[in-house]
Amino acid sequence: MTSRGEATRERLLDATRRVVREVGYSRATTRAIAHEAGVTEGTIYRHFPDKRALFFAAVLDQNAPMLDELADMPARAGHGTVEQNLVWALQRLATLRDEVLPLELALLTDPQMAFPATVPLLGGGGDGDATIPGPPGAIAAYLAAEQRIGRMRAEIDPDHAAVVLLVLLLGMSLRPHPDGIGADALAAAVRVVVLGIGTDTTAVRDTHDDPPGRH
Amino acid sequence: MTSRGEATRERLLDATRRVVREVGYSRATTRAIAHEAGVTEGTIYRHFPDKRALFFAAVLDQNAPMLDELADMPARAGHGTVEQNLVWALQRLATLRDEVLPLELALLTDPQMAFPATVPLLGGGGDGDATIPGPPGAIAAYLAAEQRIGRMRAEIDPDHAAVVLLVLLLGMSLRPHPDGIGADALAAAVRVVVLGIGTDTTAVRDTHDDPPGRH
Amino acid sequence: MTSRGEATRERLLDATRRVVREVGYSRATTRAIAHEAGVTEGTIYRHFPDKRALFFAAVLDQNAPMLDELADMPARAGHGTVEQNLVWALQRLATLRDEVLPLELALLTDPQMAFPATVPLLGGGGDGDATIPGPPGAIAAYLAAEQRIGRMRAEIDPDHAAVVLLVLLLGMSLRPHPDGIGADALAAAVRVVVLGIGTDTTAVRDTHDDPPGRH
Amino acid sequence: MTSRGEATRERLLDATRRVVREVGYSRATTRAIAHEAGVTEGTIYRHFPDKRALFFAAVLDQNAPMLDELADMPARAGHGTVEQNLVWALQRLATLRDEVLPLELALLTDPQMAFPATVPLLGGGGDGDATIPGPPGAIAAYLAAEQRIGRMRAEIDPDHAAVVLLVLLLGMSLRPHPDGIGADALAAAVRVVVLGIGTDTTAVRDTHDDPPGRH
DNA sequence: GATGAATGAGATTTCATTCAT
DNA sequence: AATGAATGAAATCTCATTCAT
Repeated sequence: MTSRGEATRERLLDATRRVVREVGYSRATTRAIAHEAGVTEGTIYRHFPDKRALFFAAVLDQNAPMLDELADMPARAGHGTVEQNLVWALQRLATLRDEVLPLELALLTDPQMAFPATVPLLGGGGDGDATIPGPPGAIAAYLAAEQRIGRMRAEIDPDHAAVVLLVLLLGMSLRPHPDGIGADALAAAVRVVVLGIGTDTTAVRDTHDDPPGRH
Repeated sequence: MTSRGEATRERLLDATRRVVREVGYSRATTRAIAHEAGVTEGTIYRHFPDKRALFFAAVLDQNAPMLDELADMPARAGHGTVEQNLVWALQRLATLRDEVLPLELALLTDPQMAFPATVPLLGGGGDGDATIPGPPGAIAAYLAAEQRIGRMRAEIDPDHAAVVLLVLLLGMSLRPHPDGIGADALAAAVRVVVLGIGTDTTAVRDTHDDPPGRH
Repeated sequence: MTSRGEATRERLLDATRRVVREVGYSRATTRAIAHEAGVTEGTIYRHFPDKRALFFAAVLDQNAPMLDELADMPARAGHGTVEQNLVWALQRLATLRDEVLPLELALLTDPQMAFPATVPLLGGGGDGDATIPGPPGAIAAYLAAEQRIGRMRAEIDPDHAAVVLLVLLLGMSLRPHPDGIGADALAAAVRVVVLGIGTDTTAVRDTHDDPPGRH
Repeated sequence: MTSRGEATRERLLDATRRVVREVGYSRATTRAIAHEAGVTEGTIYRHFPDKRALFFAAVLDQNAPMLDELADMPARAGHGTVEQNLVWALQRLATLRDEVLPLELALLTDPQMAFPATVPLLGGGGDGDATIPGPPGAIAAYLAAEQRIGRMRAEIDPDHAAVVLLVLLLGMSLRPHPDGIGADALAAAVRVVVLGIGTDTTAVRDTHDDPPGRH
């Protein structure tokens, strides 16, 4: 692949995300995407076998950096409050997500497109402790770490809690919102969950900054 | 409208939901719907001005009974456990929702279709106590009632908690699932939230069935 | 035919002319016409075998009174000026014509509809003197009479002149005009022709009303 | 635009005129036109945004040479007889017109298509002397020139006379005629008008060929 | 005599994809 | 590697007409 070809490929992926965000999935035609990318329709088929592949690539390409960032989550266990950490992670996800959500939803909803593994928000999964790919895994690993040091109720399944949080994020993305998800709304929603999984009813203390005086 | 016309209209609405569920929104063509309903395409346009109207009607029509049922939620305050009541409500919603979710999502996602008010799952809203239309209102009113009798933390906003629950449901519906949302998964998710909003960390007692031992 | 049926038939013819005038020929659907007439589409087919027949009837029905009126034209020969008489006749035609012109044009233009005899403005024709049906005949007969009493050049063919006048009217109807043909424009056009067919270059004298002595 | 594309475009315009002439405006479907042009329907939309644009282009494209030719009319003033010149001009128009008349009429008649400025036969207009675009302008300019050299009555408005002539042509085109407008009929009609606008009752002499013997 | 429902053929337009250059 | 033209299948919607009631 020459650098010119590489650049064209990137322009196509960018254009795809931009067009889907602006006019919606069903009106994101190859013509519109090619026009936005400044190439002709035929060019698309030199870089991708079909439209489906272009859309998948546009999602995966965008999600990659997000996944890398979240992989460090478990290391945060014990630092700051659980709430702070989770709000940070979910807001991070929310930002990146805004780029590709309509596309993901379309892929998720369309039985013919259906290829859920493409959508890492819900993909992956976790064995609790192991750091595995995908947001559910990263967050589950983080929660398991918190649980081990006593900042999360023992009877709650970390995998499960991770799914609840991510699904909450996904659901909130769907509420009609003018410019992305409101940070406050997300924070408040997270707080409810944190209260549910935390070890006491007031707040979840910071293990490191505060001297331990628990249980 | 003759009874024959009425019957055709219903068959069209049924067919619309069925087709969208089976082949997805973007492949739910007028041709497929007409075929499924056993009529010709032209007939659709005797009953609905356009495809959009057909889709809206298919959602609204299906949601009506659900909304009626949920309107009684507040009366349940104080009976059973909060968790039981919420699980019941959300499972109720989940069942009916399965019929129309893909359609609702499409309507929500498609900028051309966009008419979010049509989707009652997220519509409505609540003033806490007043019984207002839409699931958010019904659940918020129920939670406000529970809060008043001390079965929900005072510092949590009932409206907010209602949205969290519904958005959770919506998000879970999006996870790839073969036959509707697993009841267990939903119950577990609700439990996390209930722990978060409840007054103690173990469980939320039943006011009526159990002898009162509270303050 | 009962009087109720007769009334319906008339309402349909009226509605047809109204609809064609308002929305144009190609959008004058059976549905629109039935709606305008206050009946349902099926009713049309009780009164007319098909749409074509309805349109023809709508034209013929409207043209009948016009033809009757013009039949008296020859009697006007020698009264008033030729110009006055012709302007009067053409303005009369123009008025009635406005009702059906778009319909006539459509019938005239459409090779499938084509049934030019239906359009009396150009139909008929004349043998000069004989009073025959249709505007061309009436006007030709009138001109022949004027010619005989010396108010029209001998070398001009009355039939021909009649066609010129009517075709002029038809052509003027086609110029974009907000509210019917302007009376002045029509009068001026007629004057040019009258000068061409008259016996002198200044004006055409009135044989009866004015005492002869001018020129 | 490649030469292949250019050729296709021309074939489409040709096909449009041919189809409209043969089957009439309302049956001139995109399918029929594409078939006649030997391409598929989709190809039409690569060259024209919609059917309307195709029709307009088909008219304008054909009218261009005619307009150029008529622009020279004023130079003919004083040469040959007025009658000869006008008959020549109108027959010229009639010939070219036969190609597009049904289309023009449809455009003129159809309120949806309506864009009268597209139809140059009636478009333009004139300030008498100035050579301005459109047949009315060209003919008016010619008549004004003749008027100046005394071959047309002073009291007649050249603009008006031009409109009369063109409208006459338009009207004659509408008479049912197997193969274009009969040359004789047109000539005879023109003669009536020429007599009306000319300076004497016998004929209009040639200024150049004949030695001037006029007063 | 009239209604309302349904039909089925067809119209315009869109769009992913292929191909010659 | 990219272009621009063309394709052909399909989608939404329209409409004259028929039919049972």
